Amino acid sequence: MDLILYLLKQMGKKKEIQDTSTEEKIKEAALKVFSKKGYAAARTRDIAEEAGINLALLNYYFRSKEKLFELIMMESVQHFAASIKDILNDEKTPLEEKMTLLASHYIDRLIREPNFPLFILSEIQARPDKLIQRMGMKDALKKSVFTRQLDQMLTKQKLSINPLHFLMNFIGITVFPFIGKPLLKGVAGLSEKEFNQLMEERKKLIPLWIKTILHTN
Amino acid sequence: MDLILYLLKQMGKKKEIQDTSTEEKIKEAALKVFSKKGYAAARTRDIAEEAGINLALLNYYFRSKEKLFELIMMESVQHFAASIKDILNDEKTPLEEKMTLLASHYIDRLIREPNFPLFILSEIQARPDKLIQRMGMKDALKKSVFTRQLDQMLTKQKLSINPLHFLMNFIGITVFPFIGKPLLKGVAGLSEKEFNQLMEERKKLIPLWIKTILHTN
DNA sequence: ATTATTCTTAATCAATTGATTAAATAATTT
DNA sequence: AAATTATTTAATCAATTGATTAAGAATAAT
Repeated sequence: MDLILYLLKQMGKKKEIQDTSTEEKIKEAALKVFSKKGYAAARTRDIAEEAGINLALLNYYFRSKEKLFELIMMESVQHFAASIKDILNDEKTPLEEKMTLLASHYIDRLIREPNFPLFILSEIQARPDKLIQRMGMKDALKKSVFTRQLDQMLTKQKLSINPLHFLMNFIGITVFPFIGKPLLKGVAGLSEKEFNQLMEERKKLIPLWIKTILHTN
Repeated sequence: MDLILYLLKQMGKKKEIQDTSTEEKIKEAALKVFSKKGYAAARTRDIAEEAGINLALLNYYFRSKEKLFELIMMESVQHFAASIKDILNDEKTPLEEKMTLLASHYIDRLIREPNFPLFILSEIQARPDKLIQRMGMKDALKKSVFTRQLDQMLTKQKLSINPLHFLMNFIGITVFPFIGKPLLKGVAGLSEKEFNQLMEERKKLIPLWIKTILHTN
């Protein structure tokens, strides 16, 4: 143990055990509170309490609520974007398999963080410009292998439909249940378990549905 | 004109010309600001300014921000629910035609009020209990003709899939593009006109897609 | 015309909340 | 060990914001 501590010390890392621990705690708490309440309703005091630290400490680490928010947001979005870019741009896997992968990947993530989409979309609505460029998704999508594959499939079938329709369908079908989760649970009287069960089913069903839709003219 | 004024006076209604005009102005402004910024970020001063009146007047009419919000919310939700219950519960129109009607009706409304869904869903997330019972949608949906028709169709096809899946698909496909509108416009570089054009196309496409999905096993 | 009622405003209050400060404690370096 | 640096806290500040008040203007009732 001494050895380890010594090595860490040599690397100038020992501090970071504490550092990242506190800093990370705050960031996690912030993500939690922000995505539950939205930027405006989230109080820095809530975040501090959730992280088990003092309010001043939050400002000590992140200067301001706004800065903390931007950091959280940037990291979340980039992490999210990065994880799907890999799938989107894989040359080898064919379109339909990509959809299976994407659906499965999305849903797994959404089961873990169900209020992420509503959070993101609300904040995009509140500050459109700031967030959209930052994720640099525009070209990433347009020039993606996925988009090319989709285009090819549509022209091969002589379907003169804007490919955006299918993107909207796919994302809508996948993400919407999570956005509407509280409503859905309320209206249909679902338990958390039943809801998740349904989402698990959708992992397999969504690619099926999208596939058939893709062949409908 | 004198006669009319006299009659209104007799009915004690003359005042209401002014009343509703101001009251309605405030309510419209409130809906606008609330659905754009969300409850927490919306300032009563914003609403007052949007309505072209003094801040105190807002409290004179509606007691508080919270009260005003609840009123707006209740009216919006009930108005919305009522408009689709009619379609849902029509015995005569068959399932597939209902979907065409619903898609068309939804989309028309959403083009006019594109941030309504995100607004509602965000607030449901913020205060789940309060809003859900209030809309009394639970039984309305479960006992609707629509649900019965959907059940029948699924059993006839020996599909042992939870009908909720199709409800999620339908609403997701229809509503999601509006929830993701700012993102979509940003990422795909769409103008307002192009976006609306796409949505118009979806009026016809959605029932087609849902129909095929409904027959996929 | 006078009175009463309803509507509207400017000014102000009080609570909330993001942020800072100064002081204390812990950790690191020399 | 002493000195320097980093971390943490309690107390406080200042701006925002929902709400009230008191006074005035407009409208309706008598």
